[in-house]
Amino acid sequence: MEDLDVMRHSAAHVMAAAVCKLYPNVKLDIGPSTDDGFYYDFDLEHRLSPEDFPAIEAEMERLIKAALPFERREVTRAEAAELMAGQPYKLDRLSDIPEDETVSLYTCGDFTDLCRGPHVATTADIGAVKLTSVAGSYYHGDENNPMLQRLYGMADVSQEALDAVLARIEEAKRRDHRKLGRELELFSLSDDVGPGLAHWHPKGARIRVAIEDFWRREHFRAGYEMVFTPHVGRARLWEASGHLGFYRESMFPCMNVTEGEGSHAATEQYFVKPMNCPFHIQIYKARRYSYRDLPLRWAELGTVYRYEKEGVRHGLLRVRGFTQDDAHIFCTPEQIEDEVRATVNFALRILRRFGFTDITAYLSTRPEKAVGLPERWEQATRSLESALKAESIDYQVDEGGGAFYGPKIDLKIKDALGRPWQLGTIQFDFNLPERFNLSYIGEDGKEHQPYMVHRALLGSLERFFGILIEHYAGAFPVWLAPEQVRVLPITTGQREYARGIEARLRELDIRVTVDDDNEKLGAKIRRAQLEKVPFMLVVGGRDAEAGVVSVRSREAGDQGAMTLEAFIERLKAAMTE
RNA sequence: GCCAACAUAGCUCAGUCGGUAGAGCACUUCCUUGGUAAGGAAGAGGUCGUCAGUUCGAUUCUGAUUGUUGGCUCCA
Repeated sequence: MEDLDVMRHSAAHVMAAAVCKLYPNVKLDIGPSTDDGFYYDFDLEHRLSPEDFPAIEAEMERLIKAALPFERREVTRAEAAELMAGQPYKLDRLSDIPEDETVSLYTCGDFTDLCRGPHVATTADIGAVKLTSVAGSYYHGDENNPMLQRLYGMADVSQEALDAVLARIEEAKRRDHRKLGRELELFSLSDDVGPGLAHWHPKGARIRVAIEDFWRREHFRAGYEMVFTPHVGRARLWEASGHLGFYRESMFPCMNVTEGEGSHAATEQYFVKPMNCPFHIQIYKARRYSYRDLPLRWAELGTVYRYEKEGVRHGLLRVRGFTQDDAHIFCTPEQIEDEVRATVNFALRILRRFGFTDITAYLSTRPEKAVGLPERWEQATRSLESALKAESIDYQVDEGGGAFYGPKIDLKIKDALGRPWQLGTIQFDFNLPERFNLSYIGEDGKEHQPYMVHRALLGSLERFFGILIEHYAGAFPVWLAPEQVRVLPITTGQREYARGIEARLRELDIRVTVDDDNEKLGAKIRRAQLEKVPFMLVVGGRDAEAGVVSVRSREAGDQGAMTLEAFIERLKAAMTE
């Protein structure tokens, strides 16, 4: 355990001591350290709220100033049980400690807690602390257990260090995609439409189109074909795929569609799709394939709907309707190694284009309950692992962590603030080819079952967009910026000149607008800066006269005057960054 | 689904110890023709999330509900 973690854990004890002192009948659970602080779970009658924080913090300060020593004592189970009488969670935790482990207690002042330790020598070694929030949490994280109150705090070696962490949290708040999404008019969610259903506004849609254009072009280059499939399908499709059996609670309820009238009326159930795979499989089944036709790589920006439980939605990062950048690869056993390797390589290339260079992978292998032939599992897992090695990506293996229908790789990136996000996934599926009885004709003239690989690189466009907004803090690179260039005429006299520049740039598919509002230049610049437009072209009388534009960059400020053609060259160069 | 907090103008927020509300920004109009992050003036804009209850009267108190936020669980 790191020193900092020890200190934070000790701070949790101090907080528990303070809470016990301030409130009656506190039942304690546990209080570990976290990434930047600690928490402690309590069961007490009083409902803790942020209003209580100052009193608890004051008591903690008092205990810290008192420089109370942490004293360790090793006891027998019986002694511990006796000391923890009246503390049901502690007693339960005690019984969870393995027989061969020593039971230890830590006492600090008049507060004693069952704890493995270690702790700092005295409370004086605890630096700066601050309580941050209170939230409910189930005992043992199980929703069938009682709900405890979890009190979160932050702790660091000094006030300066704590302030630095607080500043990072402020920075994350500043970048919050929900805030920027509204300010930059990128997207919105509407109560009237429904929770978790995103609307892409014109500026957000410009970015989405840029992402999609790039995505499609790269897919065609990499040998994929595009497909489009319906949004709803009959119950029997979802029964065949197994979704109604295993996934129904994550699906929107069915639509009853009645065809015919009177005694001929028949009602059919339809479901809106939570996944695209059954539809891609229908395309596969529409004809017979030979091994010569494989591999087939079919991609679709497929919009799916999942009935997420309440309380899990979060801006664009967790929604109920989203567009997966989906693809399914059907291939022969001989092709699988090359396909997986190409897919991993492709995924990395796509992610790097968005400025994500810190990429790690998680390989999940066969769980105990699984479908599919063991030798297929072996070959699939081997191909995934060798692809990761070939690309020299850092990866961890989650033994037995795969889905029942196949092994997979999850790709995780770190954003500009160092926060991890899971994006892509490359997932084998041994279940659907079996359920839908997929086959191809091999060299031997007999039917064989193809390998099916499901993959998404960005995950969902909504979630990916949310991550991108935070990654770039809303200041999108030129190739993605919804508005790449804004022309700022200084007076109404340069209106026509500005319109001419706009027309010329638009011909080149550059996203450009003119700000000919009745405002001073300073105000127009301020507005463009706040809207994070990468390039501003200031055109006054002097520029119009000389046939040039005065370029201002979002990051570097005034770049001086140049011809429009020179600026276009510069813009094109900036587009590849 | 569970715990807690919150919901007032497009946005950020005041406010009303119960007598139907206000600021800044944004918006509209007018004046100003200004050279690298806010020129001036006037105007318009709100069933105070929704539905009940208490009350002479509810945006304010109570309850329910919806949504949001922070967690637990789950996940692209």
